[in-house]
Amino acid sequence: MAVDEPSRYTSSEDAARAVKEMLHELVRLTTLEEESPQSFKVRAYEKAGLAIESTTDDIRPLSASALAKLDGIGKSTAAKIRQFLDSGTVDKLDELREKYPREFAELAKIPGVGPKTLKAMRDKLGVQNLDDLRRALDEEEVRTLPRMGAASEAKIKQAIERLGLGGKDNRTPVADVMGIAERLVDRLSGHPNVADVTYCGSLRRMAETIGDVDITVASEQPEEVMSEVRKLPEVDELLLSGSTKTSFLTTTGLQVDVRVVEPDQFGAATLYFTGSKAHNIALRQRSIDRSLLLNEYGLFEVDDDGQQTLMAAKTEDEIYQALDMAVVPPPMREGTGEVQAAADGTLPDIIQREHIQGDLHYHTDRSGDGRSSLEEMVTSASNQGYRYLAITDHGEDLAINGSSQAEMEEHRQRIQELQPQFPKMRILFGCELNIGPDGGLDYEPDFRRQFEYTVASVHSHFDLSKEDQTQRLLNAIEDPTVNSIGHLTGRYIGRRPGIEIDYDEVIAALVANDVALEVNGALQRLDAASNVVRRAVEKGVKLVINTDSHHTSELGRMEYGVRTAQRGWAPRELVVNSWTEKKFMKWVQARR
DNA sequence: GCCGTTTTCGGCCCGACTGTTTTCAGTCG
Repeated sequence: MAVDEPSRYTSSEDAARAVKEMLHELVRLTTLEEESPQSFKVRAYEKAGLAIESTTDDIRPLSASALAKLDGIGKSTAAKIRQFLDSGTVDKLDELREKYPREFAELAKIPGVGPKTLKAMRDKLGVQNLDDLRRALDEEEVRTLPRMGAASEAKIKQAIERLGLGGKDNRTPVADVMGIAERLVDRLSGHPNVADVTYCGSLRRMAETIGDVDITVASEQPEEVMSEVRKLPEVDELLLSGSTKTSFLTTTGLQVDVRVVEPDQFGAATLYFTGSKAHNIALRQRSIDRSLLLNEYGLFEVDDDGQQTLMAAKTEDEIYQALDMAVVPPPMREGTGEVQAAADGTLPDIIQREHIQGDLHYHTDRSGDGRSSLEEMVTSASNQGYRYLAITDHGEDLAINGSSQAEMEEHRQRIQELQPQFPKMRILFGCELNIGPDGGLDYEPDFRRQFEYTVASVHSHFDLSKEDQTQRLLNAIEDPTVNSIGHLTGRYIGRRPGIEIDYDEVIAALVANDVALEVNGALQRLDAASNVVRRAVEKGVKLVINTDSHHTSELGRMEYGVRTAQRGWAPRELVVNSWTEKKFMKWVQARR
């Protein structure tokens, strides 16, 4: 690409996302080519994808040799990435696409059908697409392949039926999964044979979308637990069930995998099933370097005769310690440098739920969409042990849900009257200001200044240009009555994309104006997203983790917000609502 | 395809379940 030619990607995120998609396609097609997902080439491309994900540099201007310096990317993949950035194509990928057309490669999404089976189907039965496969199944040809029989045919048929709901790649927004996962854990934890139970997998890592629910159970009677699991009301279709593992589909098509281990192995099992795959591989590699064996049953010393001696298994913490490294919180286990950092002792002092001293985005029925009274909301916050709380009902610009100046003044009166009943918790008269299309805010500046704390957020005009969206946020951030920016993009995960903004500009403005970036714990939002949090943290942006509660039942969202912040490597010192009341108030008032 | 405190070759994480086999290959996580 000539130096003066504009990049085909409008931002570094665009470029990184496109490269990741390109590498993912390379993974899928190379799996077919090599006939194995364990192929070293496949794993190399997977690793390269993680390397792109973990770098915060703009990869667009990097030369092939600079790209090859990234950990996990070598000369060959670097050249492919460079060619892709320059021309939008990769020779190798074009060759593979020729060999494995989309409609054939799609067949690999069918659960139970792997690359070897696919190759046999194509070579021996001439299967090129889904229609061919249906025909081969109807004519009972698939059973003529090696290691295939009538049962395999039935399984594949059933899997194809389900494809409409979801193949292997289908992922569900975390908001649609957390409830059922927590309910399953509740049901099982009440069982007398269950010593302990937790959900693991991407849900525990607080990913935005979830492939399936992994539940790990500690029990001395695995058979009885499996029997219990098969009887759960959530089970719609049983996929497989052995002595220690059962998989089923719920009525919504969500897959749930339940594994039972000995109580003494619970830590090793939860570590293993929480993943991520990349994190596990890095931990195992570290084990091997120390002549140890790590699996879902524990960390073992292996002597020359192959005799295994248990070193740690009961808790995740003791396994990390035995590996001579810091404990990595689940949301950080993504294989993006955390294992190295934990080993080097450079893992930051990550924010934890128990550090949180207050909630600073909190509605009452003063807001049109609020459903609990001021008294109920304040009482429930006090029960959390909070030391301070900001009541932030909507400003007047939000036509249906907002409050006029007169209504706000009355609201302030009620808050002041309530305060003496809560001597241990400071209640701040606040507001959720609406950021208009041009960055304008509710009320006159003089009245806005009377709020003790504000969160300013976007609620409408989601389709403006990236430049306009960035500018409206900059205008709001620069306003001296704004303390924080709420749900940065306004997205609903899996349903509505957020506004497009220039993150570098917004992050720079947050730093310059000492305005905090909210991590909103509502599961449909989780906004700012963890990758944005990580970029903001690198620049020293202050954070505030909130529940955006509209009802007393929503206070538990704080946990999800904290986990999202952890996923963004947020250190405690940057989270303003982990500070003492004195320090926090000093920061708030410095803005006024 | 990547990598290096056994460094330019020779390794590369580990195990459950299924269906087909008579001891294991394929798939999945």
